[in-house]
Amino acid sequence: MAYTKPGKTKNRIYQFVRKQLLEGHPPTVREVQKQFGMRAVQSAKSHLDALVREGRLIKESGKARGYRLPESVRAGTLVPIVGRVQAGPFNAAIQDIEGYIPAQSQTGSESVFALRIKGDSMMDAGILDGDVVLVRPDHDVYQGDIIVAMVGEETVVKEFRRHGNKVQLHPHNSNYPVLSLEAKDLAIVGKVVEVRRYLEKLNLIIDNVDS
Amino acid sequence: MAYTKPGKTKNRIYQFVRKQLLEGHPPTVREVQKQFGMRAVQSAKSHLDALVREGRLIKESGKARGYRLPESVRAGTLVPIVGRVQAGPFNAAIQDIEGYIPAQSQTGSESVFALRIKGDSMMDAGILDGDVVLVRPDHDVYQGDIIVAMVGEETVVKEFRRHGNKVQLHPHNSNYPVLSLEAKDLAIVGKVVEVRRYLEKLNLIIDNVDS
DNA sequence: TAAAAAAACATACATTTGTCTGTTATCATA
DNA sequence: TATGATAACAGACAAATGTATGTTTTTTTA
Repeated sequence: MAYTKPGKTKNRIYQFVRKQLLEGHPPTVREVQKQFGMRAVQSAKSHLDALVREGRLIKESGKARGYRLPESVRAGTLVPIVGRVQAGPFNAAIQDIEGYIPAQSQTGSESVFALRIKGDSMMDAGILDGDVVLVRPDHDVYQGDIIVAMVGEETVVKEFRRHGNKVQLHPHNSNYPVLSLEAKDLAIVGKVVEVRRYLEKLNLIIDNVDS
Repeated sequence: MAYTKPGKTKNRIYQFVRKQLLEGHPPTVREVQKQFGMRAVQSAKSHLDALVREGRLIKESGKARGYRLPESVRAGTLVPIVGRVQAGPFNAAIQDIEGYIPAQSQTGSESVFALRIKGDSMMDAGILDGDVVLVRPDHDVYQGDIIVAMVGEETVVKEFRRHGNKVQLHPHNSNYPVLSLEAKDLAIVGKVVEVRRYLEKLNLIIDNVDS
């Protein structure tokens, strides 16, 4: 391979490795070598070593195809879509998993899940019947957040407001009433961080556990 | 490892391999072996071979960590968010990439992209200012589809209808007029297949091309 | 221009990993 | 209980892969 300016080939290698990793295909040193038409393994190796030193890549030493991306640039994880939420003593239990969808991996909370919306009570906020909302479980929510909560046996998605020592759950649809509750009468599941609407049939990723 | 009922260990192995692959960590035969406390490599190998025969896994023969998931159960790919679409002679050119978001890998069309919505002309369809829509490039669209089209220099997102030899672009907001155009006066970019709204700051995946 | 740094090359070796052949144990079913 | 299918084990070898050492060429910079 022809000589290039310092950093040039290294960056091109980074782009290549990153793309491969995001597609789930960790490359070998020799695959990188061939990709760039190098005649020595070490040519690729030393660039990769440099990328690891700079923190742009991570290496699982010794293992084949051991290059990884640092947390910050990872692609998404898969989160389950549930139809129903069971509020437990600590955190919401996941039940009735409909399938999995890809979502950004949130730093910290690994337990983001998705909930399919039933009804049109949040219509004016652009959340329609059949939409899917991504929920970050969290008991601390703020004025104006759209949250998921359990009221009795029912799962509700509403805007959260606190007035004195009452909690108000505001629908975004003038046909529905505002719920005003004592804090003890509801269990906050978490905050809605994303809304999705699938306009074409979704090919869900299913866990076929038939063991 | 203790003997198990036919199929049991095989399914558990499938679950394990699948999980590893979705996380971007293709396992080796020996990693599977250790995971299940087997004393022979072949124990793991033959289960993996069986899974490949059944089409539940794919093997890139000879290569290390060569197990893959079939297309149908893959996790998402990353698609670019663009602010603007440039209609070209063949397909839309991608420009001004804001970042990347994970999306289901669509069979066939690899070129799904995302577009950030400006304005509230589709408000009544639950598509708000700032929302992101995923677009599958396609010139063939049907009555009622929500589409992306170029009208002159402007990118519009509207409901598509055909009346005689006129194309009508319907906004979903009574404050906006219906556009009625000759087919030659617009270029159809594709169909909106998904709508997303991020209620928390999104950690975009950026391509840092500094070459 | 000279020295230092980076890039590329050549070769070799150790480890990891895939794959093969054959045997023994357990399970399913007639 | 007999029989075929599946599961698990044992040992070995070849290929893929990671890693090391040293040299040559080009680029950068003082």
